[in-house]
Amino acid sequence: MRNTHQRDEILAYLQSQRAHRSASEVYDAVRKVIPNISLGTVYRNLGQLVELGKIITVETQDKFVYYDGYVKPHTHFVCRGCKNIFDFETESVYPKEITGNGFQIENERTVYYGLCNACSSSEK
Amino acid sequence: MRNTHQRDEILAYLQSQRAHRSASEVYDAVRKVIPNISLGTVYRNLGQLVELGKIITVETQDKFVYYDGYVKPHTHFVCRGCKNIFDFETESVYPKEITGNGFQIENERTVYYGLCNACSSSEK
DNA sequence: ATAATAACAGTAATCATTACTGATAAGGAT
DNA sequence: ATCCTTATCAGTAATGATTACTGTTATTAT
Repeated sequence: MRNTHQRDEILAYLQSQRAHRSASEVYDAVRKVIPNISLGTVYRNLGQLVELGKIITVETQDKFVYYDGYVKPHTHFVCRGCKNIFDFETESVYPKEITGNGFQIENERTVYYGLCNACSSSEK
Repeated sequence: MRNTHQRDEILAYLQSQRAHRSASEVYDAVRKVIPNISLGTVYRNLGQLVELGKIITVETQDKFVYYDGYVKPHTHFVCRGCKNIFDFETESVYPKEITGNGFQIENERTVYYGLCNACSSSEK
């Protein structure tokens, strides 16, 4: 795999912040640095970066896939008020109902849905 | 909300088995009972059934949304070998890192990825 | 420096999902 | 039981995120 400016910028952008961005948002951000980058290039490189384990995907109940430059295992909380995605470091133990059955867990995705701190108070 | 034959059949199909079906699979199955049902009707009713809490959605890393007639809280395991989705009854405790912060969890989705029992042994 | 080709920009295609429209049927009112 | 009202329907078109294609460009091994 060759090193390219495009992939570097995409990764740098996702790592520059604790952000969960859609492909389209990545595209808009990276275009400020590489104005003629193509959306297809963004998708291709996001896929490669996922393969490399440099970024992870976050699937939620809306129609976008989000990309996250923070790869340490963590869970997500999606607020139905402000729609923000929050990170939480929670300790995860693979359930023995699963692992005890010969199932090999390689990966876990947990998303909580609800109201965040701020939206929770303002809804009262 | 009116009772319709279409919605009844869609719900009955999803409840008739411990299945996780895409909208298209539901469409194919229900067409055997209501041959001229429309795919739009399937989508509309799946959405309504989710609203009613009669079914739940399962979001995975592939491009489909799956619908599940089994609504008791449970987690899913997606096998990268056979692609099947397995149900597991695992006890879930909302992390206090989240709830202790004023965040209100209303819902949880956990999906494990890996190799199921059978695929795990056959890959050796 | 040059050659081989991975990766690119630009564009077209795919396809799951959603929206639209005139027809139909559920169910309350008469 | 029949008549309205209108939610829901079947059928079809549109949407939009993602993927595929194509000729060009730039990385990197030689």
